[in-house]
Amino acid sequence: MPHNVDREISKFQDFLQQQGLKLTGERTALLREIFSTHYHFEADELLFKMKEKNVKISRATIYRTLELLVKSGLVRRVHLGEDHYHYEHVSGNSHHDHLICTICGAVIEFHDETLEQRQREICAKKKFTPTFHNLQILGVCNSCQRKGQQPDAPDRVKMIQATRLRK
Amino acid sequence: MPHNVDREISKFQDFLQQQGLKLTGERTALLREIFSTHYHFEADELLFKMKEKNVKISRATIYRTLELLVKSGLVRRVHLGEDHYHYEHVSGNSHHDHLICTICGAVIEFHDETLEQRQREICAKKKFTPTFHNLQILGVCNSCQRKGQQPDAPDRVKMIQATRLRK
DNA sequence: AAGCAACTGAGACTCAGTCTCAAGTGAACG
DNA sequence: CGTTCACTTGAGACTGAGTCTCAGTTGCTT
Repeated sequence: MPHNVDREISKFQDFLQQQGLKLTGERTALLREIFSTHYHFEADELLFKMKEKNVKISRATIYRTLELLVKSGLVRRVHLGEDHYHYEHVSGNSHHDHLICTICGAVIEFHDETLEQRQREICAKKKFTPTFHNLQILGVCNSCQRKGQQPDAPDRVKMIQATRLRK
Repeated sequence: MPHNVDREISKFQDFLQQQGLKLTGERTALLREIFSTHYHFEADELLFKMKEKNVKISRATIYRTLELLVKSGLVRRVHLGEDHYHYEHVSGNSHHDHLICTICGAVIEFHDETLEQRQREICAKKKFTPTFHNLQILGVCNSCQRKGQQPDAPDRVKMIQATRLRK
């Protein structure tokens, strides 16, 4: 059953109004798409999916809307060790960090309050006011360890590439 | 007094020989440059500095050598929240993480064993074998808090741009 | 309904990073 | 001591994510 995005849409609208901006059809369509899945995504992936669904929206608009969504706090940029941005939506207060398998590319999310607390302590000691953090732990996941790892991850890589498109 | 890079050069040579590769003049020159400073750097910055010193080395060679250095373990890639790679050299076993000021761009390094230990525990619980991690905490540094922050960081940004060059 | 600022798409542009290829270099070996 | 041959290099073409521009469109506000 799909997540109900109305709450997010109305939050986004509030944010936009506050800035004198408008909630357009393109923006709501994107928001629906983003909140309909619960995994990390890339800008290009969104472009592909929207095209697949015959929702007309340009690359420029996607980037522009993502920027607004990040500013509004509904979406955040995460670094997954690759050379371009990934995004994830913020549902409630579900902050988490990532274990990233360098063999198969799997991304495992986790949240650990002890870690969070310790980070706050470190910041306090340095008189630094944290707003956000980003932790990636790279390594080898359980199933790849058992498989006896291959140097690369053709399956996973191919799968990811199949979801990309630039006309 | 400059850091003595001979140890690093000989380590790199060992690594190269092991792979059937050669230690060339360009590679040692780069290594000297990298280990002569103790701060994060970008590929383009290196290109600029080498040009400044009239050491002839091409962009392609810089990228190729950086790749080798990362593989050899003498240099590591770090993510500082920007859209391109940053590097830092590994001196001894000085692993550290970063506090990054979103106002002035300052990067504060820290190391915390409690944090490291907790990460190992989390990985163990998830049966994940970590090889490396990367933690950035974004926020506002002490001096920016006192200054009453400006939205951007013209000084710092200009300074960084001044060290870049692409002919 | 008019006015006007926000918005959009197409495509040019930027720029970090990669690739290609012809020419250079150096260790090993006869 | 010269040949060989794989490794290197530089110049510049190329790639691809992300940005910018600009003319045309949309949609609040009055």
